[in-house]
Amino acid sequence: MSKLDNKNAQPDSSCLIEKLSQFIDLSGVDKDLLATLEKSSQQFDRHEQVWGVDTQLENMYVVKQGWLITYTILQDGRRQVLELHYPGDVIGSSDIPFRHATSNLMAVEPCVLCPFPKSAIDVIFRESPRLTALIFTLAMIDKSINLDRIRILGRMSARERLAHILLEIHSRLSLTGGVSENQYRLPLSQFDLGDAVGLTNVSVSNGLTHLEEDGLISRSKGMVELKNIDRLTKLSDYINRYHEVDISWFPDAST
Amino acid sequence: MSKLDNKNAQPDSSCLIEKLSQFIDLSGVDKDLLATLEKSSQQFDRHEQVWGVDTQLENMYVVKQGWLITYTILQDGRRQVLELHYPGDVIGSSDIPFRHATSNLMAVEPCVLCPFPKSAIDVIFRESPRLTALIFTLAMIDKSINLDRIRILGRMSARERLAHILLEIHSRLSLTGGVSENQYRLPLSQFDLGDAVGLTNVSVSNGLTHLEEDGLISRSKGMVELKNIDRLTKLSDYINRYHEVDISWFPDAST
DNA sequence: CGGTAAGTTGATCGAGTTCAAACTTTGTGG
DNA sequence: CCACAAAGTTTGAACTCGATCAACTTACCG
Repeated sequence: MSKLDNKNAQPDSSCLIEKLSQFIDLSGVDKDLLATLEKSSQQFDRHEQVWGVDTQLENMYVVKQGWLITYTILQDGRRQVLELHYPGDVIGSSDIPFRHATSNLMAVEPCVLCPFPKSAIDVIFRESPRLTALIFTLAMIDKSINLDRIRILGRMSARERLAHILLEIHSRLSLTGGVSENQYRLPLSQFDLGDAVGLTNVSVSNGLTHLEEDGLISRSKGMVELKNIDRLTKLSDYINRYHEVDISWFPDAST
Repeated sequence: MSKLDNKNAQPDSSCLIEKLSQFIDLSGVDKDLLATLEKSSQQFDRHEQVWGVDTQLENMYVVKQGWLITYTILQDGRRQVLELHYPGDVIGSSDIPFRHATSNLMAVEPCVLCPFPKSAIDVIFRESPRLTALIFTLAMIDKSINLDRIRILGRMSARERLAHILLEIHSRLSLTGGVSENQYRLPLSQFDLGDAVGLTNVSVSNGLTHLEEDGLISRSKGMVELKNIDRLTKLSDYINRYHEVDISWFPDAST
């Protein structure tokens, strides 16, 4: 699908190791295992598709740089954005059980991704219980965010949905240092944002303006600042899933 | 939370083994492993809560009998149903990474559940790559259904949502023999159904009546019949995720 | 500087909600 | 086995939030 194999870069000191080490200590064995799995990184242009529905997936990706979205298109051409992906994410584990991709993956800005073969998951399951637990946990955190999305789509007003997704992005970016002073760069258009929370771009514009007038947020030059996290949190009934993660049960590192 | 420990039943020939064997061949070792994990079954009354948000989860459950739902309540008391659970389901894997449950689990009719300790997952990860792959796959299938739900909530009309969820239930029940002649028992009220697809009970009533008038479904005595699956599928752009599952990559059974 | 993509603002419209009442089904105890 | 209560479903009328359509403004990039 992607014709960018020529854009390969340096055989960089494993993306996967770097990212997964953020969460747990990796043993030498685990690091060696990961190192053998990773290919060299690839670049993708803004709006370039990484894979599409019905692509036979060969690779999963670690995001080294840039934001991406997974989305689906309805018969009438309307779009629903399903998930947002940020630097540090592992993309593709939810499609592992399926013959084909279940959604489209697109870069919303220039990105650098580190591919590793889908078949790696089998190796990890066999060789490292600890990495298995980590991969599983990351997938389940994503799943809990999916469920939160269902909750806001099913029952919340436009303003509440917007407040919620701004907080969700804030929480995720905080993990990898993408936030300072409650301010972060938001490379999504209002179309993107609307497609993520089931609104039109017009409602997004109105809603954000409204939130800004109420002093809950402020915007300038592609940056967003959450000026009153407490009120935003109450307004949208937001829960930071990352704060509740428990990895104490992980199998010990195999030295 | 549940005070039903007195309702324990026979130390039945493992629920877990029975259910997981539906999907793959289990080795003797794997069966022994599962057998040690399982506790005796428990009964739950209609509308009884199995766990609530902020319950410290000790157990996961295999559903032996009856339907359940996971749901959340908003500040204003409105409810969003997140997932439906049927006989044969494994419930609770998505809450493994969290200190507390992320949603409420309730029986919509009298149920029989087979609990096994949450800590079992750690044992499985360490002892059996093949069972690990299975648990992971089941969770990812659920996740893909979550994403489909996001898609219909974000962008679809009332009729389309109803058609979609009726097909989703049909697909799932077909796996475990709950469907004959495209007809199945639907123990959910119109409130439940509405809370699952982001509609009021009134819209559900109108929508179902409309689908029936158009000859797409028919209803009687708690049963639903899908009279025209092709048109329902086209109407709601439905994809049967179970048909796309690929388990060829699973690690070999450890004999 | 000109052209295109993105964001804002206002007017109108409609699908689904809300509220309310009637009707049907189910289950239970006399 | 019937009577009655409780739960669930249907139907109608009025309303509302966000969609749609369209004009306009701003930002960005070659």
